[in-house]
Amino acid sequence: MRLVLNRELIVHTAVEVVEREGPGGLSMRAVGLELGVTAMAMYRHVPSKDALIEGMAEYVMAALEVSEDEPDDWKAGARELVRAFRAVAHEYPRSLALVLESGTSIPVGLRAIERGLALCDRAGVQGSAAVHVVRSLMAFTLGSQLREAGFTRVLRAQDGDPAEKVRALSPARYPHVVALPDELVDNPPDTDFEFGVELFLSSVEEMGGRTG
Amino acid sequence: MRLVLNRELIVHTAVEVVEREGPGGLSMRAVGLELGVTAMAMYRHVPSKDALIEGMAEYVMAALEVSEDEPDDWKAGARELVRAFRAVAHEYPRSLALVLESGTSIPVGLRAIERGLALCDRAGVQGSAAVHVVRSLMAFTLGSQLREAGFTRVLRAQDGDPAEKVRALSPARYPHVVALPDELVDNPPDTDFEFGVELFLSSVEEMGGRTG
DNA sequence: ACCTGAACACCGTTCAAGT
DNA sequence: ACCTGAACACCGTTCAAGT
Repeated sequence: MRLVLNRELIVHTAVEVVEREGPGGLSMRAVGLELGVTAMAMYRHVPSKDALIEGMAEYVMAALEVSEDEPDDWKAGARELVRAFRAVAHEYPRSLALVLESGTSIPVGLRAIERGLALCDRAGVQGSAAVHVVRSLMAFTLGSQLREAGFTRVLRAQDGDPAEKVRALSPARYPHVVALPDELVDNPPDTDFEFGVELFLSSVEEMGGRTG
Repeated sequence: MRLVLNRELIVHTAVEVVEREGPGGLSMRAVGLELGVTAMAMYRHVPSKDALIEGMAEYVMAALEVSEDEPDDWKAGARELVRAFRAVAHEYPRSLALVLESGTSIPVGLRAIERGLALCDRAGVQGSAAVHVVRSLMAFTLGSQLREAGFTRVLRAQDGDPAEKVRALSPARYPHVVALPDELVDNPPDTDFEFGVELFLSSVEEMGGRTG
């Protein structure tokens, strides 16, 4: 049983380890152990841990399925595109968190960019405006992912009922907050995300002047 | 010259160290050295490194200046609010990066939430819709920050002129990408961000049905 | 050519010991 | 009460040595 080590295998194993053990469980030694090899053996194929994580980012983003079909309409196509990213995020949540945590940039593929620009075109938005739209939607999608992964915290008390805590706030200082305790505490990621996407797309629609 | 150690001082020093040395330069030993104290001495005031980073997140976000004035109109107020967040991000770029990189959640203050909801109210958006709007704008703002800090990478070749590389792509496969080489390579963070904000706000306007 | 062992310079954290 | 020194169990990475 001779094991042939290569970059692909190492990266794949690293993703497995992280999905099983979490971001903290990733070490060169741990990946080596999983492969039945010492940590040093991997330096022949991966120059550093940072490079390994970069490889993981590419591996994960390669799973993004960008449709090539003509969409029913540009809005349906746009929804499909952002949901494809969400699907990847839900398939590799801990690896994606690790990539963000390590400061490694997420490589967005050319096919996704091309698709986004094509959909903008269909919506009647061209040129630099289209680039801005695609980037803005990327920022929103990534930001939503951060929120879902718990990178932002609002009103998240660890002890006691959070809604009760909101109700206990000063209505004079925080009138609008106090009026919406359940809405603020309830935090359904999908609903939030879908809402934001629709908000976004309706703006694009107005911009391009086309309904379909 | 007797030094009185406390949590506030330790957190402040940690922020200083990170802004000077970068996220990688933060270690308990390094912060201790800066204070003329061993790393172990700090464990009396900060239970762990994670807790220290949490403290840094609070320290940084405490710098967010939320206006209490009546805004000229809700749009102007909204622009001011998101720009206040940007100002913080530009004041503590490396600390904010560290907070994101370490997976520590960013504590968004009550005053910012209250302000966001109040502005929604002014725009004619209430209830759970207002909560969704505030959260979406938070996601977008944070995502934009990630993009600016280099957490996402598109068409960012390290060698040669990137615009040339875009032009060298197959026009059959990437027609829209090839048509916009300069727009895609040019990456002005402020312009991108402002564009997205306006896109967002015009949607909110349509939703609430009020111009002012 | 490919992998290992030992070593180096770091970490966060614990805890008995000092003052 | 507050801080230190030594120690423990880890890291990433280098490099001479093995096969």
